[in-house]
Amino acid sequence: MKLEKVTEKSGRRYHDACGAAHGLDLVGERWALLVMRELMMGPRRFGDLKKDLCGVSANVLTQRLEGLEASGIVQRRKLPPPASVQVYELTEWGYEAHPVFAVLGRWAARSPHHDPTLPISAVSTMMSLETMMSAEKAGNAVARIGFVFGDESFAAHIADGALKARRESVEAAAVVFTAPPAVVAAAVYGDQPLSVFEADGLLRIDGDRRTAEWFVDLFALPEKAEIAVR
Amino acid sequence: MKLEKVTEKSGRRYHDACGAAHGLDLVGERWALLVMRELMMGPRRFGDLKKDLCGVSANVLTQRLEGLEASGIVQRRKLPPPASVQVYELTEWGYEAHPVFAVLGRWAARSPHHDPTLPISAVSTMMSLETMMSAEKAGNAVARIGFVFGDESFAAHIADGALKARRESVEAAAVVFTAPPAVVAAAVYGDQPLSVFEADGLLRIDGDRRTAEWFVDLFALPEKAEIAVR
DNA sequence: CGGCATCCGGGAAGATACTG
DNA sequence: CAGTATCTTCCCGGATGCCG
Repeated sequence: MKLEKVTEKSGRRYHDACGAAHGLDLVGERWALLVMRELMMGPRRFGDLKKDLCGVSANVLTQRLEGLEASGIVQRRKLPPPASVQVYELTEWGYEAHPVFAVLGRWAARSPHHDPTLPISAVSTMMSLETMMSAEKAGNAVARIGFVFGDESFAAHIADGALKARRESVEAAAVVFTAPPAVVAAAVYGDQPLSVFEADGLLRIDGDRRTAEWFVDLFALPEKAEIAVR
Repeated sequence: MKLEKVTEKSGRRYHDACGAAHGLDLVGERWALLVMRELMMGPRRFGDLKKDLCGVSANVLTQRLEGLEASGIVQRRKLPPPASVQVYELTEWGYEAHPVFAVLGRWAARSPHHDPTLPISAVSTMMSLETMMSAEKAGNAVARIGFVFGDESFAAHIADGALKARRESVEAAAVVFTAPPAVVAAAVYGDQPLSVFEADGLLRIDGDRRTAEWFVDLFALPEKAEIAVR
């Protein structure tokens, strides 16, 4: 009496051959893209996703993970003992959605209503660095920058005018930023000097300070779109 | 008692500084992106949008246009007399969302569940040509191809390995395809020769036939993503 | 007819409590 | 920790009707 609609995929679809419309059929439901975003830096557990996606309820998260799995975007995996925990991760094709976040994020950053002071997850922060770094300013520099957000760490690899972020140890990084994600975002996109954040005890910098100063200058938020006046 | 929420933008937002999340706040509601898609080739009237967006209801279309206008993505314009009709068009920033469709569409076209035989609008067809043309095959060719879909016509300009489509007259085109959008899509992405569609009376080709044959060979659908087997 | 408001039914999203 | 069950709220879709 309770599982009468197991077979039908979902009633509410666009019947449209357009690729973008099909994309919306796949990931257009609420929270779906943000779930994928949190998986873009590697596998995560249910509880991690629920914690990082501020505001999602458990039942909706369950539904989205089921839907994304049915679409071939997400797969469930059981880590081998002794961990033996279940994790969710993107399929190879799921990872290929990476440019969607870059393009959508870059466009939306020009919105007059975008508020960069809202909370931001660790993965979002790293992805925004990938998206917003100025290739021009980076030139042909090669560098590895580390980030410690509480108990998880990331590294940003700069090479060929591009930044690639990974969830990995900060060893071998020229400089390491230890701070909440929002502080890293503020340091990178704001115009206050790093010393302000350090003085407030929000940020710690280990390693080469010159590299740190150079790094944060690689980023700037785009100009806001003009508001149409009529 | 009935207009208590005029001021508040919308209750259901992600409170997230991530650019992609804000993008979803802007255009994540149902039909919003597809409305933008239909506007990407220039201004359109309410009725045109309703007709091209198969399945949208008038009240939802009204809501989306209002929301997109409030966000600075769409603007309303009154054509000068004697036309004196109201049209909706994208703002400059709205047009900048074009890459979102390209990236999302290209990704979704690899979906195992994508069905190219569904109905497709004229604008979608032209945008898919922009998205899917092989720059490699096009080389440094320069060409102008015309399309007539009922009472509206488009031209595809090929240059520098890119295709740009516009709503314009088919004059000065080397070859003109006259057919429903779905037939153009089938001719371009399918593997049947053009003569099959002509024999069925679905397609008419005017102008240089060699160019027509060359043109349809510039396109191919991407390989489907592998379905994870467990 | 084009544009928009209103009413209603179904279903998706959100919040909370509960279970193994 | 990883979900499930339940209840409420509200969005979406369809129909109808008003008005210029």
